[in-house]
Amino acid sequence: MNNSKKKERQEKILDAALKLFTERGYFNTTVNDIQFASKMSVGSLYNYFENKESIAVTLYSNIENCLCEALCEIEQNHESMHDCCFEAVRHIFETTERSPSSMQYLLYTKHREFMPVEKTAFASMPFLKMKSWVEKGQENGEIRNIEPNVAMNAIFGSAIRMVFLRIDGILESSLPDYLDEYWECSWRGVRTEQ
Amino acid sequence: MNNSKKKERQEKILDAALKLFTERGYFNTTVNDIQFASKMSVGSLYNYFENKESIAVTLYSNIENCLCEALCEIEQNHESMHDCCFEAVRHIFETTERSPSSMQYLLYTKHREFMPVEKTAFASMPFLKMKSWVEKGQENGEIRNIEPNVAMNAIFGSAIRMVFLRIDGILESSLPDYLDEYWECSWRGVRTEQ
DNA sequence: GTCTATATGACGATAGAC
DNA sequence: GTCTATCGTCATATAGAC
Repeated sequence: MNNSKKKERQEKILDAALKLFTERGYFNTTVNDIQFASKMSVGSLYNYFENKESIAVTLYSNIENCLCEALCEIEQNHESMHDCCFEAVRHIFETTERSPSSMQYLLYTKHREFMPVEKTAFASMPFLKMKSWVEKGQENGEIRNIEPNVAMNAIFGSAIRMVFLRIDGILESSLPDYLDEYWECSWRGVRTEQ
Repeated sequence: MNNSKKKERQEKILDAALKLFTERGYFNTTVNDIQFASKMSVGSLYNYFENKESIAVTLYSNIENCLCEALCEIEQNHESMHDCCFEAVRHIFETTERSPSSMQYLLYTKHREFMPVEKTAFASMPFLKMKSWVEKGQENGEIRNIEPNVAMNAIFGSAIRMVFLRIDGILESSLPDYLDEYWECSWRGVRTEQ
């Protein structure tokens, strides 16, 4: 089988799994569910992935990489740490609307319960990049000199909570509609006095 | 068997279950684990609870009630909405140190995956009370006139993220140590201009 | 590579003696 | 009320034909 056909079938499995994992949770999704949703037999499925867990791992790593790339691009195109952080939140909000399952799976899932993750989400690459921005922002005087984790949390932690609110249907408008008000709140909290 | 003895054994089961559910997750905890940890036989366990799920439900409702009572007491003893919100965050931070499993189970768990919850955590009593404080604070001019969910999120959403950071071992000091800095950040974001 | 049929094992829950 | 032994079910994963 040619390589693109193979990739295509893998994608089909991953898409089905993502949908099911976010809708019902990992443990409430059986391999049979995934097989059925991706219109494939169990045997085939196990030809593409070693086991159920490895589907979950691949999925996570794909989504995390996407976010990483987006953050790197933001970093290259923006000078101030304020702008980097703002654009990152914008990206998260927009991605949540475009692909809710991805963001839900990345942010809202307790991966440790079914994946062998050596590090928590807080030690992942995207998290560390964001943290480096905050610390750089403190060094260059954009952000007040408080405990970095607290600043970090004020900027991105509550952004993630906004994603939860949206996923759970509490926020009726699309997330980008709240972006400016959200940012105003967060930034007031951490910026240096003017 | 007298009533207090019965209560005592029930508590023993609930304690064991809480510990296991938070350490490994609901689905990675078997009824046998609970039975073993509470030094009781399976048969006995099923005499106290209908099934595994009902243990989880009882647990949740107990913890939620504790928080509700604490919030009510805070409401009675504080005039301004600023003070109510601040004391609520303090309470959450302190409780996280005193009883991490409770807070983890209440805030960090995806109950919908294993419980028949009609409402999300965001429609629960504690959440609604906090929201009412924020709205009242907006009416009386303590809090800026922004979308209530955004204000709500700036005050309590990021407090909950702080709890996550602590539970995941990112914050090395005890949560109350961060309280003042945390609050300064959050309140700056939502307070009316002075 | 893909399929169907099945082995294997674990879990939740119950039966029935004491 | 408490226990041990066991049942029924279902999920993951594999075997083996095509």
